[in-house]
Amino acid sequence: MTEQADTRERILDVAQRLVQHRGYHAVSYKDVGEQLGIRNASIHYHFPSKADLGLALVRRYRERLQVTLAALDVLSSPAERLSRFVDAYRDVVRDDGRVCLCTVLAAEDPALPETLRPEVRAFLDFNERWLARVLAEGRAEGELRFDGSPEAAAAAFLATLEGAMLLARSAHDPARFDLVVRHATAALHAARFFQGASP
Amino acid sequence: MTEQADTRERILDVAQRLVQHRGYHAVSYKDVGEQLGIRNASIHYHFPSKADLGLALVRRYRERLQVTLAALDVLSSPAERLSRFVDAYRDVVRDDGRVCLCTVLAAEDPALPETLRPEVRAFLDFNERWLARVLAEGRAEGELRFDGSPEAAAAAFLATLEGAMLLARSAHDPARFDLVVRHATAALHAARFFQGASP
DNA sequence: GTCTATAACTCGATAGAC
DNA sequence: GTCTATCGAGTTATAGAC
Repeated sequence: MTEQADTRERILDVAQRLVQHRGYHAVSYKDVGEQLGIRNASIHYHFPSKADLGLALVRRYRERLQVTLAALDVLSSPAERLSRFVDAYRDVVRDDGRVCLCTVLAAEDPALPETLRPEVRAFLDFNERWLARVLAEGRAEGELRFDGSPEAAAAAFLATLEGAMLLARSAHDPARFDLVVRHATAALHAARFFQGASP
Repeated sequence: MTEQADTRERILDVAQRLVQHRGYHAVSYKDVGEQLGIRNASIHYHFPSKADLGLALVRRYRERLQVTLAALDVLSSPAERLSRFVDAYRDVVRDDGRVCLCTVLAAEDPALPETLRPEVRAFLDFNERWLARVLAEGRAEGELRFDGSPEAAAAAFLATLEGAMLLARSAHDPARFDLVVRHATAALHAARFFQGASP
């Protein structure tokens, strides 16, 4: 039983890396099995259909982020929480040509199994809501500054993060992610108004 | 000859729509042929391999944008040019579940044919350079305002556009694209500093 | 230029031995 | 739980008739 659970998790680990790399349709059961030294039929034992595998992938991904962000909520400073949120995304980009799982899946959205699409959407929505809350608190406390609703600012910030991952990978330049993210983060800090006032 | 050229263009039209919808790997020669009433073998006459088709797709896409943006360069106002640039992207999102061709391809980047990847990168680079120039001029003329280098601001703005398309489509809410883009555009306008000063 | 036909391959998925 | 073996469908691509 422990063996089963372990194999199941290792399948998800490998599949997640591959999908983050290539996208959903360019990853096969055979690809996943080869990296684990097992046959594609064995993967069907754990995940009867590819849609099942994809579903488990996105759900685990979201659950893990929920745990990460819940841990950040104990921090008193909204700016600090925002910074740690960005760090979580940077960890994805850093090691090799990966991007956020749900960014890749969102790009294939209309071609995904019907069961998967609401899960991708739920992941993105969760990110937006968490960000909106942090931004709203940050503005209320005077630590962060932005115009418009927290919801719009949150959606824009998340969009920037997603796009930055794609740009950085296409350019084979991980530093471009930091360039963009530092720019977007700096714009949210109140100090910007004093710096920006002198041209 | 005119027939040939026409069919070739129509193949590209259909293929572009499909790839913007589903991604590169989820589109087949059969899919394209069915919408044109021809067989997949006929498409191989015009584009011997799928990599050839993909290459022609991205090159035509870039050339068209270059024409569009060259037409905008006659406008004296950088802010107006920026607004028209956003309009060009909005046109892509508007009608149905499409996103920018190169956003989709960038998401599959490591799984694309080797010949395609530099073309995707070139498209994104061209966008960044055009934006950087407009932003630099806009700041110099006092029409636009941002901190940091024009290159960083351009990369961030393009990243936001790309991400906004993915978010809007996943949410089945085209208005979300406008929400994000309006937020990002407003932040670049100098007037923001006066509006933003009153919380 | 487009067709039919098919080769050669890969895919997701199942059956049944162990 | 993992294996071998295989099915049926889909994929890119080619050959050759028209």
